Amino acid sequence: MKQNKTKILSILSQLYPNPTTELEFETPFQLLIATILSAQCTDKVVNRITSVFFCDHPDVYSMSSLTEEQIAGYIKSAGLWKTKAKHIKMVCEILINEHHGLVPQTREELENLPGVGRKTANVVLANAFSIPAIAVDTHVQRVANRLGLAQSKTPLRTEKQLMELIPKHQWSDAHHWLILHGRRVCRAQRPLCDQCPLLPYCPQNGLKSN
DNA sequence: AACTCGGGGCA
DNA sequence: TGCCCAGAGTT
Repeated sequence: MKQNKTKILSILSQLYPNPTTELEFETPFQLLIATILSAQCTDKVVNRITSVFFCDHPDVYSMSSLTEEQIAGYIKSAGLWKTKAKHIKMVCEILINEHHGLVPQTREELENLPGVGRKTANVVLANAFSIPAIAVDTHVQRVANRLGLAQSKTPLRTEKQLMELIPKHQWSDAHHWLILHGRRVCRAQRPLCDQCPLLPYCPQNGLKSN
């Protein structure tokens, strides 16, 4: 069992040797805003929005000069834009008033920002500040459970099980492995099992022993 | 734990 | 058209 999981992680690390998300930005602030925008929304849409939004308003002080309606104008092609515009406006004000215009570097402070939950906080910690964290989104949740790396219905428990299984220095990488594999192969619908290098080790495919 | 928010992408 | 999507907040 344990052997199997180790083998799966080893193969994943070879499949995705230099894992990066498509959401990479110049500053922690831009990453934070982009990640807030990405909730229930594809990265294509987020990238299209931020390429214009961040060009006009690259930092927290510039963005905080906008009204909620002006922010909404930039992000209207994202779902949930009304709520997100409100959250982004509030986040800018909180960062300036309570964090000297900087993005905080603790999970507690990040999760206190409106629109920032466990997943977004972990993304920022890992990708902006190189603080080890495993952000569990729907891809990670699905793939980790299919592969038997976790047995959990809730993201938080999945995160804890993965942290227990995986060495800390690989946490951020593992997050990317599972996301990339979830998008390219282990898709939600009609997964490409016949193309999956993990097939021999996947509990879903009836491997009984080893 | 279940429900709501929401427009875009894709078959 | 219909179905799903790199979640968070509220009840």
